[in-house]
Amino acid sequence: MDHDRDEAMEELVRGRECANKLGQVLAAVMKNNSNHGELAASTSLVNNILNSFTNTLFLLKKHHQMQLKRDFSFITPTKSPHEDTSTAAAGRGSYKRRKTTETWDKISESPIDDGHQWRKYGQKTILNSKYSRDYYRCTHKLDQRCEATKQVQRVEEKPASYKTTYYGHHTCKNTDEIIFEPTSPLSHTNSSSILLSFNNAYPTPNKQDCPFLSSSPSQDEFMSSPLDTTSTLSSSSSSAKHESDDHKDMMMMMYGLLYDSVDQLDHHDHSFHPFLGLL
DNA sequence: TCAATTTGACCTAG
DNA sequence: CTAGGTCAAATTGA
Repeated sequence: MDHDRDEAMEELVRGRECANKLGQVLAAVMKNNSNHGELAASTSLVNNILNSFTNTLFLLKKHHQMQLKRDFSFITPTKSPHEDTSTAAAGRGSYKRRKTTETWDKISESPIDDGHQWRKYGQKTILNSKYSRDYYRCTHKLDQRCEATKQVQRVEEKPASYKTTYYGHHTCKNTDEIIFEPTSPLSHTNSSSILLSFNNAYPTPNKQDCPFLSSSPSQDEFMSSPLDTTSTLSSSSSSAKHESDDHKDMMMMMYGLLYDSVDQLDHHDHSFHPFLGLL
């Protein structure tokens, strides 16, 4: 058990290293417009990434099936079409969240742009906490009955860190933020076509979130790469915005790929390398 | 004009 | 009663 777990951790580290390298390569591709050598390198790296993460999840699942079911149930939801006992009769629904709701946390240097559209609906000062807590729900709660919510709270001042807690899953079907449109006014049409081909090869399932990527409590130990330090997302200055957005878009693509690899793993439990040779 | 945010009121679990 | 999660009227801003 411990041996497999160590293996899994090594795979995770390798995958992350590849992802970082891929980020650098793709960033170069985006700037140089076209370079076949770099393209080939990025393709190979994507293969490595997929294999590493797939193997990791296989190992984890093999020996920690029950635990995984709990921790990663948002990936393979045990969709018990539970009759909703709490809100059925409530004209003004329960103000307290049901304990059965799935949650997962993420600590980050900046408020997370996770590709979903959120709408702030509340803010509270928290006892013994220096900072207030913001409450967000999915923008499509009304038009698509998407029940996903999240809470964001700043937890540290010095190395600014924010804790984001997600509740529930997105049931909305809004992929505009993740998938590039062919007609989008991107100056680097070459790079956008690469991303499009990835998305076509692995169509994103209706749940677009990939929270397990961010749920590792020891994540920061493996994240000291330039990829991280440059992707300061929303709060970056206008001059650095373009490069920052490029990184963000790439991370969105990685989220989608990773999500699909897990999805495949779940449905084809015995295919150890479900993506080998596909790219 | 209308959607998003702000913010005090409202509501419930503990 | 308190803390914190949610509502919704008022405000903001594109």
